[in-house]
Amino acid sequence: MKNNINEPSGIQADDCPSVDGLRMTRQRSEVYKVLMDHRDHPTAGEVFERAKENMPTISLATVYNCLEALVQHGAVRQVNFERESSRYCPNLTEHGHFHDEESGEIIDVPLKKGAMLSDLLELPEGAQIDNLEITLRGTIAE
Amino acid sequence: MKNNINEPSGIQADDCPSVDGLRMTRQRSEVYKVLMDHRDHPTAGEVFERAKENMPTISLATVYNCLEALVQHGAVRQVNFERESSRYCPNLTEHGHFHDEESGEIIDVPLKKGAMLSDLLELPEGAQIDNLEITLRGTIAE
DNA sequence: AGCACTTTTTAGAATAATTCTAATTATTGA
DNA sequence: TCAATAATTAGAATTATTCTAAAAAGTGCT
Ligand SMILES: [Mn+2]
Ligand SMILES: [Mn+2]
Ligand SMILES: [Zn+2]
Ligand SMILES: [Zn+2]
Repeated sequence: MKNNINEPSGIQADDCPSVDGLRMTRQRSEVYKVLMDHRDHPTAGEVFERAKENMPTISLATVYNCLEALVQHGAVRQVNFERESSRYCPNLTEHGHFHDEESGEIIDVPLKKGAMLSDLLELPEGAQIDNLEITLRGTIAE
Repeated sequence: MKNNINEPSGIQADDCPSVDGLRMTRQRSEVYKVLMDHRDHPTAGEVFERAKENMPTISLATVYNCLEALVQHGAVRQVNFERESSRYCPNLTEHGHFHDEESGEIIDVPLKKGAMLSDLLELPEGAQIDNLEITLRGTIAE
């Protein structure tokens, strides 16, 4: 029997990352797979559309629930551009996001290895940073 | 007569910054003054509440309209934290925002003079940055 | 000032992303 | 197998924001 405590019946291991303390249901796996497969930054609605291809019965509420669970367990990141719908990102390395206004594409912008945030910013005395979000908008010279 | 072409009757000069090409109405002045006076980062609803103290007839729609006009003309900045209501900031210097999770306060975080964004980020080849948003969440050691 | 024209304000309706509710289904662990 | 817990679901509710259309205000003539 290949199923273990983290793998409910019928789920393959590669659909089923063992996220610390998060029960990996079929729906959560499917949502996670959608993000891993495309590696772009879809909205909840887009995740829903893609998930329905493999799992026609999944609901939008469940997609929201799964995304929230994955975000809370650090398996996925939530990305916001201004007031637009939230987008979701499977890239867990420290990075910001560049929104190309011409193509509409969202490009991951890695933080340079070893760079200090305090070289760029006059941080408040004693500040302890729990979360950093860097968002860029612009164009790319052709 | 002290009124000039940019100062409709009854408005004092200091309520009435001459924002390039933006007609400075009583409502826009009031909204702008609310932001300049408190220098925190209120939501549209909070601006509405404060504006009503001086101008009881102003409407929420107008507050939204004024804020949009001021943002579009660069007199004020719009700041977003995750999915919360937009906040508005009268500080036009380049800065990010630190949200102190304990006090709830939002603190301006100046960009260090002369610091290069490309020292921190692996920017896409040929990227031209039109807009940069830096958002931090955390606590301040007591 | 009087008049046409444009812009702004306003109250209230509409929108849309997200969250909530409550019922059903699935999973766990004894 | 069975009770307890957790997840999923459809649809309703929420809420920040935008839209609509009518009234008011401002502008630039003459
Ligand atoms: Mn876009
Ligand atoms: Mn807070
Ligand atoms: Zn990303
Ligand atoms: Zn600010």
